[in-house]
Amino acid sequence: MLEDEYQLDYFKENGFVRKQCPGCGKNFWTRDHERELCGDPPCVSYSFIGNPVFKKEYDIPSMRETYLSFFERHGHTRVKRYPVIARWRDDIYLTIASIADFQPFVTSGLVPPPANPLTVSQPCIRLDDLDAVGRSGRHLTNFEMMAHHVFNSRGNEIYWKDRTVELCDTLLSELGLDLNAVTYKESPWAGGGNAGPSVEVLVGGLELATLVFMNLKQTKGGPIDIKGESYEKMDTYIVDTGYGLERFVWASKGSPTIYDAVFPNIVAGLMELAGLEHSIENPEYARIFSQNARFAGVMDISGQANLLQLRRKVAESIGTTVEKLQEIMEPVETVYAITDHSRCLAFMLGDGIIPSNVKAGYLARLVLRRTLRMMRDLGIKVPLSDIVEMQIRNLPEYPEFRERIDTIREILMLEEEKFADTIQRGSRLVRKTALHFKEKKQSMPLGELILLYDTHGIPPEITREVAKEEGVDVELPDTFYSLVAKKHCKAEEEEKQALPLDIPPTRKLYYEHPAQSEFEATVIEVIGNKIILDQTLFYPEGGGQPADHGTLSLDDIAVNVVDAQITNGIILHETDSSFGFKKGDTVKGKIDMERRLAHMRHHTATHIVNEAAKSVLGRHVWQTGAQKSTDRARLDLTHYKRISDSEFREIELLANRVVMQDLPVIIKWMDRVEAEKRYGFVLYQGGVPPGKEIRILKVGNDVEACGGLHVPNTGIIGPIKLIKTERIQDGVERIEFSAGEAAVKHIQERDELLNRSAETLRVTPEQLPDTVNRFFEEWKDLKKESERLKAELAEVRVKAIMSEAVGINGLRVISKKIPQADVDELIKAATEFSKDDDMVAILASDLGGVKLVVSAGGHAQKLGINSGAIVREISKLVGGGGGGRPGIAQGGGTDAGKIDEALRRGVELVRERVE
RNA sequence: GGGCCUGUAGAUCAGGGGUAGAUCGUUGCGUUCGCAACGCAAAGGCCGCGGGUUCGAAUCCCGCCGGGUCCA
Repeated sequence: MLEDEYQLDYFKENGFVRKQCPGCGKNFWTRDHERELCGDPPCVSYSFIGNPVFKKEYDIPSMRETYLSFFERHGHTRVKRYPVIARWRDDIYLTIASIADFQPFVTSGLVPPPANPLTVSQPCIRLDDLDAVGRSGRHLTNFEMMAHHVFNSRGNEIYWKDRTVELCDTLLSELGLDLNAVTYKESPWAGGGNAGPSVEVLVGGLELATLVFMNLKQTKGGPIDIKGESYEKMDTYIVDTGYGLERFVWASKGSPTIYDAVFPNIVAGLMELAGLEHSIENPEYARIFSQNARFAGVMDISGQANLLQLRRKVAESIGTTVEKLQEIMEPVETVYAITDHSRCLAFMLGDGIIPSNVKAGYLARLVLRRTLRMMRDLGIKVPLSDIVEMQIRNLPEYPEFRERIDTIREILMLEEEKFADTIQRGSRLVRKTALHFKEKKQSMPLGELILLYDTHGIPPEITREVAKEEGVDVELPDTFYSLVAKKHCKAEEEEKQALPLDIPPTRKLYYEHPAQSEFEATVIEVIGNKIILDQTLFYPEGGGQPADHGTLSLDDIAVNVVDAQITNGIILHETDSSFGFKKGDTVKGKIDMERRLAHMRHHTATHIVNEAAKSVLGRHVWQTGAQKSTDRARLDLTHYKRISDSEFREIELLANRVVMQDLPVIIKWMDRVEAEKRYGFVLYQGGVPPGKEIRILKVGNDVEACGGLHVPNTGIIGPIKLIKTERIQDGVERIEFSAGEAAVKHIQERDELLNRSAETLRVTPEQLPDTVNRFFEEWKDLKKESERLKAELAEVRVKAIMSEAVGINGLRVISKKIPQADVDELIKAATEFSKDDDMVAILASDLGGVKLVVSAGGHAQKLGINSGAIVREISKLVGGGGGGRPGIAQGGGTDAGKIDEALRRGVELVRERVE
């Protein structure tokens, strides 16, 4: 498998030998002919700790600069870093590698790279090994991948494997490394549908870089087999390198952990906040951590069980107990993790991720809450925003983060509050649940723990803690989080079926002649009632804009076009009739321009509202979706709190100002790379269009890549009326609005609503709020008044009717119809009666059919009188049902003519019971 | 995008087809020189909104609105 790929001339000419590692069986190249092992853990362990490999120490900025300028000197163009949130992609949320910047269009050859060859230091975020961060001594959630990339194509090769390895060697030797210490381990790489040979660059047991030579793509039935998947060669072949900036700094310092190497001052600051000694300056502690990192380097410590194993090994080697070691390690590891996570947050929030319960925002919240939890464990009382701010101040190379610091602080404060609320709410719930199991003398089962976490977000650690306070045991397995994950099976996404036909893309007349409403075209293909033309004015659904409607006609027969869809550049017109157009027919098309215009207005208005929202709410606002129709449009935006009424009005006003300025809407096709350079990723508000050329739309200050149809001037939009905001997810606000005629109609409907309401109350609309308020207050007062009167009336009635009671075996029984009394009145009276021990009251009313209430005093109940049973029985007579308790019960029915019969039957039942 | 939970007095929550409850807070009275504490009493509810089922819905069902939370 790819054997030949590693036979580089460079290796041969420079005295390398190829060896097979007896530890792992893998092949590697080295200058050191004595070397046996591949140099990669677990075959070897770290030897650079306490023994730096370069001739001097570097910090992050100096290492980064050294790297980038080295590659600049060697003919590479330095490229600005991309955001850590992968806005240009819809398959991943976070930028996980430098090559991610150039996927999918550059790597596929569709779009040329911004420079070739290029070098970049790309901040990346990976949350895969979250549990190992802090503990392993080397894992980071957030790191910079320094890289140089080359995009070769057949006939245009810049350089390939030999030069790549040579550059790596040269860089390392310039840093003062003894090249005999380097091994290049062969390690085929595959991921994301691509694959190729690759070498890992190992020094002192540490993988400093990976050099990937991406030249394969996954293809069904392809001739090359890697890890069970078949691949074929690509026309493009790409040098994809990754040099770990933090690892280089670590290797240059040889400190016990990567964290001490990368952000020593932050670690020190947090140690102080946690009230811990800065143990790393203590040689004894330093030795423990060095040992830990060395062992962790050769182990996978992702699970709790493995962690314990690590602890055992370390404890053994330094001659102490696991418990003692745990006591020393844990707080420091937590500090390391907080250090790492807070820098990760600085990048996430700095690049504009809004914490949320969905998508990238969820990942931000995940990291954020983890951090808060750990701060809580250590008793760090300062707000998280202070720590993140400390990180940002420590990153002067990222001035863009400082600009946003106020927003970032606010977001963090709000998030911290939210989490505190969740914890507080959670503790109460846990306490309650715990008490429940305490009563049963049981420990809290796992299912309950999962429920608390899954539905209420209460971390199991906190559940255990709180339950313990109540004296209830909790089973918390190591594999808790994976058990939760197992509960959530993922749904399979449906696959779009491709057109099997070999048809050229439809010519898009709607871009060429946006104002035109009629056209002629030739029928290319007919599939049922779907028609493909050589060219069309019909806009197919896309970018949140619905398809055009209209007609297609041949001679004087016309069919309606009810939908248009585009697949791979081919536009399908769906008609409402299967009228037989044939291949080759020349047809006339006519667009429903009223519908089209409404869409255009809403579409241009969407851009304007988006920009207005950004001005009012802040530059962190990002469009996450939009949908237009003829009478309204909606726009989803990232924002960390609800839009207030005044912000709502402000957005509306700004949007209408842009309309009134009657600005031209400028559309032009631009080279993608150039457009990205000029405008940045704000272009991609509504998604990422494919292709080398993208359509750029400018309205006022708003610039976006957009494939939709727009009005030529903003004035044509007419009024923009914001209708409402809705929080569709945490961190995502939806604004609904109408534009043009639809807006006017909406305003009119509003007025109508007001006028009608005002008319009902005989007041002017201006007086409506006060009047409604008065009515509501009065209604409440009257309700109370009525309650009071009913109670009073009941008392009076009871006194009046009491004399009508019939004596039955020592009981006094009342049966009485009270015309038009409601259930409430009957109940009040019945209750009043049953205050006397020997009373049984059977009351009825003919309100809305029949209402029945029976009550029985204490003595009567003892004699076996059950109001519920009586009601159940007599309700049947009036065509209904009923029930209740022995003391009082109610029922009813529909047949008012049977009331007297029901009352008689009630008395009979009492008699039967007691005689 | 897919789940799950939730909305009852100013606050925290119970109830879960049959007269809306508790605790805290509020107000008044008592005790006190005054306060705290205590005792007694009262006020305070469209039981989120709209439909449906039912003699009867805070309670069951459907939809909407709001809040929470997990997963991708």
